[in-house]
Amino acid sequence: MDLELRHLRCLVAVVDTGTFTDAAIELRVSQAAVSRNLLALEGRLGVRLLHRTSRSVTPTTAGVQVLARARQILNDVDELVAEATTGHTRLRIGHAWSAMGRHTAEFQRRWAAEHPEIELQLIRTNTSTGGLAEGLCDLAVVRTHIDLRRFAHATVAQERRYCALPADDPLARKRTVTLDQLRDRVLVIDRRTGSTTADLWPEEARPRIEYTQDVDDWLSAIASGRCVGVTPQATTTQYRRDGVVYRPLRDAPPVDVHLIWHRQDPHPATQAAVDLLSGLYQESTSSTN
Amino acid sequence: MDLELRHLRCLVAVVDTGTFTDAAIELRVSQAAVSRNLLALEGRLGVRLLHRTSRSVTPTTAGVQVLARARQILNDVDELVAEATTGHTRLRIGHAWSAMGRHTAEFQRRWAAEHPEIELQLIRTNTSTGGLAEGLCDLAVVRTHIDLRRFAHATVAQERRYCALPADDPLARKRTVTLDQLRDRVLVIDRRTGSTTADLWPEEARPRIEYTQDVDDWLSAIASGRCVGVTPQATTTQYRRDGVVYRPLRDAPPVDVHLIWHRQDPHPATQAAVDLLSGLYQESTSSTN
DNA sequence: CGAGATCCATAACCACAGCGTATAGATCGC
DNA sequence: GCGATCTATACGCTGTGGTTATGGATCTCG
Repeated sequence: MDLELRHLRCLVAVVDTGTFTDAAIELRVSQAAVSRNLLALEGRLGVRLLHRTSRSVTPTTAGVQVLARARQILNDVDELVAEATTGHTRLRIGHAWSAMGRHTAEFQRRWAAEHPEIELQLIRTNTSTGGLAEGLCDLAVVRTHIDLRRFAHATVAQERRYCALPADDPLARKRTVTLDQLRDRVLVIDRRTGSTTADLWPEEARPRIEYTQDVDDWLSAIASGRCVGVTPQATTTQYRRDGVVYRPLRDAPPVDVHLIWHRQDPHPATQAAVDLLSGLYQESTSSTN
Repeated sequence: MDLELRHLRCLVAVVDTGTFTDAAIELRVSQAAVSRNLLALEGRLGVRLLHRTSRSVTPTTAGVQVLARARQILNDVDELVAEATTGHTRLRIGHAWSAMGRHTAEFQRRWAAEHPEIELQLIRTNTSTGGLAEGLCDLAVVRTHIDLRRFAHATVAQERRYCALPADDPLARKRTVTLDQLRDRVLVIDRRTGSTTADLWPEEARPRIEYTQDVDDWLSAIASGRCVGVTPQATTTQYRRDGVVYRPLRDAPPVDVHLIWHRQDPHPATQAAVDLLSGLYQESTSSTN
C-alpha cells in the first residue's frame, strides 16, 4: 500500500481536534474510516504515532516528528493548488553566501520593473549547489566548481581571492599576500563553502587545515589569531569582524561565479533571469576593471 | 475529488520518462491509468500541465511550476517515511538575523555532546516568527515582539540597541548617541527585521523613515551617508561594512530576545534545547555585565 | 459500585473509484 | 498512404476505502 495524502490529512485532523470522532466530522467521513486510515499509516511507517486513551488522543514522540512534516507537506500541497489555479508564478534564486555580491538590490529593482507578474524569492543557502539539487530553487548563483554536466550553466564573473588574516599578523602589514607565505600557517576552511580552497596548494606543500561549520566560527578562528583563511573578494565586504583584515592573494587563480539551473524543464522565467544577471555582472566587471 | 500523491507521482514519472507509456511501466500500472490520473490532476487544477504531441510530452509553463512543487512534496514524503522508519530525529532551530549571537558554536558543541542522537538544523530566517509559524522549525530565537499568546516562550536576554552611522557623520565622533540626536536624520529600517524600530520615538517626533528589503541594502544606505539605522547589539559584530560605524544608543530601551515554540505538541527535544540555550545566555550576561 | 456516556477498534457489508483490456483517434516517419 | 507509436476513451471488473453496527475499554457520576 502506498502512502497517500489522505493518511496525513487524517493524522493532523485527529491531533488538531483531539479525538477520532471530531476529526471524522471535520473530514466529513465516518469515525471508522479515520481509525483505519491511521492504523494503515502507523502500519506503513512501522511506528505508533498516537497515544490513545479513552478520553483523549496525544501524539507520541515519533508522532510529533511526523506531524511536523505532514503539516508542512499538506501546506505545500495547498500552495501548489493555489499557485496553479491562480496562475501565480514565482522564481526562486538560491545564492550561496555572497555570490550575488552588490547586485542583489539592483537585480530586484529591475526584475520588478520588467517582470512584475513573477514574484522573486531570494534564498540564502550554503549547500554546494545553492539548493538547486534539493529543489529549493529554480536558479542558483554559486562559486563552487560543481559537476556542470548535471546542470545548464553560465559563467558570469571571475573573482579574485583574498586572504583573511588576524589584524596583528605580520602579513597584515603587506598590501598583498602570496600562497607561499601562508604555507606554514593554519588554514581554516568553512566546510560548506570552502571545499576547494585546499587545492590552491600542491598536495605536498599545504598549510595545516582546520574546518568550521559556519561563517561565524570561521571568522572567530581568524580573529583569535590562530588561523588564516581564504575567500572570494565579494565576501570581504560582507563578513567583517574586529581583528580580521583581508589582503588580495597575488598568485591564486580567480574563482568563477556560475549561474546554474535545471537542464530539463527549466522555470520559464529562468532565461530572463540569467540574461538580466549576466548583464549586471558584465556591467560591473567592465566598469570596475 | 481530492488531490492525492498518486496524481503527483504520475506527473513526475511522465515528465521524467518522457511518455505516458514509459511512465506507466515505471509506476507498474497501465498506460490508461496514467492518462486518467493526469487528466484528473489537470481538471482539479484547472490548468493544462503537459503539451502532448504524439511523439513526446513536455510540460507547459504551468506544468513546470507544478512539477517543481510536486518533486519537492514527494521528496518530503520520502523523508518523512525514512525518518519515521529509522526513528531518526532532528531539531530545527530558526534564528532571525543574529539573535543567537556568539552562542551558535558553543550551543552546537554542547548539543552534540548531550544529545548525539538528535540532529541539529540551524535555519537562518528573517520572518517575524523566525519560521515557526510557517512550520519551518521547531524552536525559534527571535527579537521582534510577536503575539506571545500564540506560542510558548522564554525571554533569555536583553540587548542594548546601537545606532549605525556613516563613518564621517559628526555623531560618529561621540562615544554614545541619544534618540533625540537622530530626530532630524533619515532613519533606514530593514522591513523584515526592524518593524518596531520606529516606535522608539513618539509619533510626533520621528525621523523620516526609509525602508529596505534586506541587510545589504540597509548597510549600503548607511554607508552612502544618506541615512542612519538602529539595530540590536549582537548584529553589530556580524554586519559590518566600510563606512559604517556603531555607537550605543544611550536612552533607548533594550530589546528582548525570546525563544518561542509551539504550545501544543512541541518537539520532544524542545525543552532540552530551551534549557541549554537559556543557560548559555545566562552565563554570558552574568560574565559580560 | 454499577449504569451510562464516550471513545477507539473491529466486523461485515457495499458502492464506486480506479484499474486493466481493448480500441479509437491522432500524428509522425518513411 | 501505411505502419508505428502515442494518448484518450469505452467498458467491465476488482478491490479499496467507505458505511453502519457493534464490541471492549475507560472515565463520569449518581
